[in-house]
Amino acid sequence: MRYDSEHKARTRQKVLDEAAKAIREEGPHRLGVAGVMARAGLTHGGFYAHFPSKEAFIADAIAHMFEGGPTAMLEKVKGAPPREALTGYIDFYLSARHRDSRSGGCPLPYLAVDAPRLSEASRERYAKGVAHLTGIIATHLAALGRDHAEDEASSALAELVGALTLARAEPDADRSDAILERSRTHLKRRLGLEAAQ
Amino acid sequence: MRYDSEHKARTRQKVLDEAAKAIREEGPHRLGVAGVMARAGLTHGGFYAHFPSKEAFIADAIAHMFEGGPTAMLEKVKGAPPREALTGYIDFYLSARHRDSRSGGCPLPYLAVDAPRLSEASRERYAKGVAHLTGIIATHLAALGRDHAEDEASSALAELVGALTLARAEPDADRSDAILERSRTHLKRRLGLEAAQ
DNA sequence: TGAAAAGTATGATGATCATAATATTATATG
DNA sequence: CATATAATATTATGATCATCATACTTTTCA
Repeated sequence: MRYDSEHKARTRQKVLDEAAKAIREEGPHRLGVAGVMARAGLTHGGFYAHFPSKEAFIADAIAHMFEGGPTAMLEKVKGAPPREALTGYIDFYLSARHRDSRSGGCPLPYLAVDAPRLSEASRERYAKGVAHLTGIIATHLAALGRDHAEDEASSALAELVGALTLARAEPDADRSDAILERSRTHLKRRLGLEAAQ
Repeated sequence: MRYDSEHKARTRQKVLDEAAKAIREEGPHRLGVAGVMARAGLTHGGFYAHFPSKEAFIADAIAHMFEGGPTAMLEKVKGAPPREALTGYIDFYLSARHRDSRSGGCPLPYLAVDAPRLSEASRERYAKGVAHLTGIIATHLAALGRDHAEDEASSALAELVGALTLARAEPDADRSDAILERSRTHLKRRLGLEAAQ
């Protein structure tokens, strides 16, 4: 081999990193091959040496978005006291920082609306992400002794995704903060994470 | 005037109707001028006699999406018993029918993720739609004697939008149904619309 | 009935984009 | 140091799209 043997693999990772960011910023369809390659410091010519088609590329980039990210963060504290783990996760998920980090953060809200229009592989990857996160939340809820932990986790995830998405859509900063704050409060209350009001 | 005086206005409405449907199906950016005109039974040539630019057109089409729709439905029953009105609304919003009607239904979930990338006018229209729907839900909750009705309404809307969006993203029909069912149950319970389990 | 004007269609232009063929650069090995 | 070759760049092609100029229809009124 010329170049060192990992050169191409590293380039591929860099391209996928940039694609993941670009998808968060522009959505999976507005993404252009040349644009992503330029962001990775390359020209568009070499693209097809890495990916067979744009569609396959988008599927790879979406899979890439699910590696790492906030779900991993919640998973890491699997052994921690469930009340603290869940409270911390809700506070992070519905924070101004998460809302404003338009190039990082949980992939679920970014891809939610476009998911039905993605390739089969990407839809499956998305569904797996939903199921995985629901399961982790349910595990923590069950550890807290909640009944119907799986049901409650599904409902809670819906509110997390919905509130973050609505907060991102709201142009007025105060009202956007209010959307986050209200769901933070209500989620913690209804999951029994803090004393009732 | 040649043609009758409402001819152009009717054509405009028809084009906007089709655009609203197309936005629900394809998203506000994948929409093509020629495609929408063809759906309305026209060719692309006359487009600029109706709209100054594609961007202005999209803003008009989005405003059009907010006229009528499920919010109007909830508004209509403003005088009805609040428990029945809210229960009916939740059951409709999180129904398989609403999930599957990819060319009708509440505009909030369709536009949610793209909202930050829309024109200022469209973002404002979107925010107005969120505030309006939150207000109506809050009014019903207040009529039920709930404290913090506005906060609770915001939290509930987040779950409505999130659950519908996640249900649409889920390729497996059973799991999609489950997402809807779980949020229907939990929403009604936490809003005090039915006896606790 | 005929001409003027409103509404719509045809066709053109330039931009952007995915894809692909070919050329060039960089570097590990002999 | 020379060369083979992996990795990337240049350039080309055809498709799609927004925009616009111009031509054609349709309908109302003189």
